[in-house]
Amino acid sequence: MPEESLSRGEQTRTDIIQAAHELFIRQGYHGTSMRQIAKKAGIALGGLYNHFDSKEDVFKEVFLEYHPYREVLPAVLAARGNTIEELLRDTVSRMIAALQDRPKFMNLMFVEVVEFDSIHARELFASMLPQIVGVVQRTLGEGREELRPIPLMMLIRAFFGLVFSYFLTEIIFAEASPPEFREDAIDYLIDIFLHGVLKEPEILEG
Amino acid sequence: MPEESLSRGEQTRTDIIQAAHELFIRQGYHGTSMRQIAKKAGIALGGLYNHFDSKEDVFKEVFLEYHPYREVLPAVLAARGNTIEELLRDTVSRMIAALQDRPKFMNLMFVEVVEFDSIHARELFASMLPQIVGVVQRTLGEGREELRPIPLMMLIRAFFGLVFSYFLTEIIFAEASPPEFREDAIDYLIDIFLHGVLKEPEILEG
DNA sequence: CCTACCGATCGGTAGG
DNA sequence: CCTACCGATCGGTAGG
Repeated sequence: MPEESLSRGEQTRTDIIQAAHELFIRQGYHGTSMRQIAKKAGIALGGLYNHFDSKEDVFKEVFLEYHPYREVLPAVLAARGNTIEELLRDTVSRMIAALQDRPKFMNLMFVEVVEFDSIHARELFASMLPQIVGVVQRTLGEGREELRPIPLMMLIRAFFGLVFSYFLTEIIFAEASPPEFREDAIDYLIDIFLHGVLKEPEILEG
Repeated sequence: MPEESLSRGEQTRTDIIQAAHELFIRQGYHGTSMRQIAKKAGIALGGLYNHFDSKEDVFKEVFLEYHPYREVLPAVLAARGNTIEELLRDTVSRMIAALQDRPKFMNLMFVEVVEFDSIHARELFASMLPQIVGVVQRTLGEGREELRPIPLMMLIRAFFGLVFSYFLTEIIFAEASPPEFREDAIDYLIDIFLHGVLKEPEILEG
């Protein structure tokens, strides 16, 4: 949404959430002070409390505003392919590309898991699950027969795991590995995943 | 090592690290105070500084003492199997079982990634990589031919990803999913992984 | 290893 | 939305 369409109050609120997000993913929740957030948002400390009740309230809003669903859903909906394999490959590529622009997106979840014991993450996921299942079912369509007999929930979980593990191992392997081991990393991980869920991944055998 | 073999100073140091670990994985680094650590370790605040130079120094020692390698290495070395498939299955089972006792082991890594920008994690991993590669090569042995042609680093990365993603999705899926979707979760994830890396996973096809 | 203390900073609020 | 302030707590240290 364009900034011009926001009232002054809405614009300030947006600025606060954006500032808080940048600080939370780099310093954690307790490592970020309300004064830092206020300064980055361009207002005085007291002004924060015209928009939010407490620091925790700020975090909740940041968490809802910046969780990766925003990038993930459009990527899944835009994906195309004549076979399940092509479709899954295109979906993962789009998701990775969309999330690549925001490389620290997992940090927000990490902060939530540690400092809030995952309560927001679990609640959010539970509320989104029906929609996720629906999208996955529609996306797979009849092509489901090309897949090995794996429960839908396990497919979803393995798919999440694929994306998670790519970004997580990217963080750790980044410096230690020679470049040639990293460039095609996502292609290899996708290959392994597809080979793992497809009945006959012909293209991969070549 | 038995507690009796520790001098009083060594015992206190161990108590401090253990206390700090429990607090860091639940509250993060900045969310934990030196006073909390001292209280939990049973000494006064000032006493901490006879053993550690600073709070960051405490964290570094905790990180080195409690990273998952301690559980992972014995699990890999103890694994047995007549085929690569049996071997991989046994390895993963042992690793998961060993780490299950310490369900928040990933939190320490999350804290490090967010609040220290992964510097310790990357350094640790880089220093362990040669040993990891050696263990993996010895473990796979000649059975390497049973695997699809995937670079060794990618096998390691996918294997890490399997374990990471299991624990990470367990956190989020836990509440939202009916029990029947979770009980065999690790078996399904291992199946997908094995099917993804093996040339002919005969047992799985049945 | 403890007591007592340092300056700095914390989340939050009153009042305008 | 800001200024000025609250009590509480922070990491760390001096001195014993």
